Amino acid sequence: MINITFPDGSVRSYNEGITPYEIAQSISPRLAADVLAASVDGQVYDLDRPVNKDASLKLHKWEDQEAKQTFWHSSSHLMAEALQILYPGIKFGIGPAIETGFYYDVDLGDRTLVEADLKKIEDKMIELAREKQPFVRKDISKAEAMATYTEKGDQYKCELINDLEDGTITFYTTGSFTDLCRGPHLRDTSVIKAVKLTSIAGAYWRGNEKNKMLTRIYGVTFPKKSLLDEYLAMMEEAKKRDHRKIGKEMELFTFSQRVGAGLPMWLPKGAELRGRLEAFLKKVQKAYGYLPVISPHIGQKELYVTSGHYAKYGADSFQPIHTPQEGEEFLLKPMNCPHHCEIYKSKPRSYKDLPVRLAEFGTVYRYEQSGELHGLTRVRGFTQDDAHIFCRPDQLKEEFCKVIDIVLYIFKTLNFPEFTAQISLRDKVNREKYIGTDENWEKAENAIIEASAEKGLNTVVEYGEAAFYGPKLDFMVRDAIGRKWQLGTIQVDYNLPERFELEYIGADDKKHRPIMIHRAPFGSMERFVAVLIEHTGGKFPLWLTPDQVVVLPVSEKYNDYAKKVCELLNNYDIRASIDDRNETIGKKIRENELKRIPFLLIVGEKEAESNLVSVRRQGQGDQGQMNVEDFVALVNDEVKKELN
RNA sequence: GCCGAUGUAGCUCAGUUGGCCAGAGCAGCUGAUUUGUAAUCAGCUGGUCGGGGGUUCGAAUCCCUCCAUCGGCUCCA
Repeated sequence: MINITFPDGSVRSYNEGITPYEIAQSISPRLAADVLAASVDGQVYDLDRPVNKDASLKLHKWEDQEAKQTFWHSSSHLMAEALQILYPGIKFGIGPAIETGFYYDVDLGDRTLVEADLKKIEDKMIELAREKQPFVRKDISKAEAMATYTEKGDQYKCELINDLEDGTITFYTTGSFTDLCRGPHLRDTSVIKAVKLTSIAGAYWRGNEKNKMLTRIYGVTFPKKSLLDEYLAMMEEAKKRDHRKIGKEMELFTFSQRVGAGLPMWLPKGAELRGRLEAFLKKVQKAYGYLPVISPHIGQKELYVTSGHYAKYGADSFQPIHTPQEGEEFLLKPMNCPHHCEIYKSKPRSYKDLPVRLAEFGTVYRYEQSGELHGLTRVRGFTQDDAHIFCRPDQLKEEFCKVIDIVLYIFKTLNFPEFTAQISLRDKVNREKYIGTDENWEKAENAIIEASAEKGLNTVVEYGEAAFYGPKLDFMVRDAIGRKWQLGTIQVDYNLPERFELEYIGADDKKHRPIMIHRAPFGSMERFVAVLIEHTGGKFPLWLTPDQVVVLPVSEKYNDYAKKVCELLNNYDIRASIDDRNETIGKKIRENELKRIPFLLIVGEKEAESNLVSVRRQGQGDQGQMNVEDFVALVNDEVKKELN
């Protein structure tokens, strides 16, 4: 007998070799019907895989991420089986579950797959799922596994097997399809009730652009048709919040083919909004002792040779600008740090002067591959809310913590409750791509880890994600459809101070080297605004939104009064305009609601007579009448509360 | 850059297998209407069908090429 411990702490005894499914049945048939996977001592198991020793057990239903992952992984096998039937001779790469759904990378040989083919594959999957094919696990020797795929001529699987250790290899078979796979899987295919193949894309084998590009088919499946419908509806809703769409509707920014891809232009309303964000941050930074600087948009090539950026990125950047004068070469600045280093060097610095915090909204230009450009989130010209802090080693942690405070304050004020703090460290093995000494790297990495812990940040550590010159702490936020974007970033740098030979005179009257912190709480104005748009759906906080109030005269007879109200509001620095078009009040209300304007003031005979306005709040309907002064106070209070 | 898709008026979209002067709604303009909390009515203007090249008696429609956009991949100082 073995003892199985359940999540609530209770223990039951079973015969050795019992399966999680049988255990579920012993509890209730209903549970057995709903359960999709199980965790045995923390490891996710097939429901039919025997348990041979005392263990803790958690049964996973659809609600658990473990169940979804198992479900989607099994779905990718089901799709592979369908593909193998529809396209004989097809070769398989890898087919994992992803955050939402799954994909499979396949080599179709000379065939190409188009979106229209997806329906056919979906139908086949449903047909196969209904056959209730069991997923059968089998341990297999490395030699045998290799032989199987060599015979099939599947070089991708051979490559994968080559990297695996003998004795740990398993195959899973569903119907006519057998796959090299660690598992776990569903008991059988019958629970897969709804299938949607979402897209076809190219993907390099093993993620290396030198390798062959395989065809990746993305899909998602559900145990109920209604869940698929909900998912599709949710995706539709998310698309409505796309910042590219809202940015166009609200006239915040635009692109022009003639100007060039990835080069956004801020329209008046967008420029004003961005200006308010900048003013907001400038005020915060002033309180934290930052000093504003301004540097040019180009710099001599030599500047970037010194910084090391030229060696690292020169070939993949916008190429040097050549002047009529022989031999002069300038680069569009891809970052502000080298300029700021030179500003630091412009005079001798004492230990008493540190930390020096130089801040600039610096516009930089980076050559991004054309296929990578994406709205305002990935562009070729953008403005960083950049600053560089030069400090003594003993000040590093405190400075780092203060920067975290700024980032958290901004996120709080702008209502970004869901972000992840990611600590990006060096790759554990390939270290030749990083510049600087091991010792400095370790110091910097530890400083970040300690400061994050001290600030109580909930962090994830990613190896290999560090910049080439130093580790970083990034604040990641998701867009409307769940893609992750890096916004704020804080980076410790021991390297540039070395390269630029930055110094300060210490209390000991000797020269010392400062440490540099790069930081940008927004990341870039472009990306920040993009993500802000998607989070708010364009309904920005009142202090930030382009138009706060619109005055709607009921008919042209009241235009004069509306104008008076509007001017009064403008005098109080409230952004108000009039919609005095010759349209019905109903139409004007509808259109201004759709323009996401927070307050609509309706004025007609009643209001004009007694100096009142009828207030209508965006999305909340008529709020009744009040006098204009009270309305001003209402707006100002709300703005104050938002910025507290 | 790579794989796949898309590109018709300012915006959202129709345009059957190549064939009458390329259509609609919204926006814009003109006029009527003077409106009380999510769409008043009528008329008009507006398009080298992304650019270039080709096939054809004839191209928005077929082919080539370039550009841009979308979804991924790789990349992201």
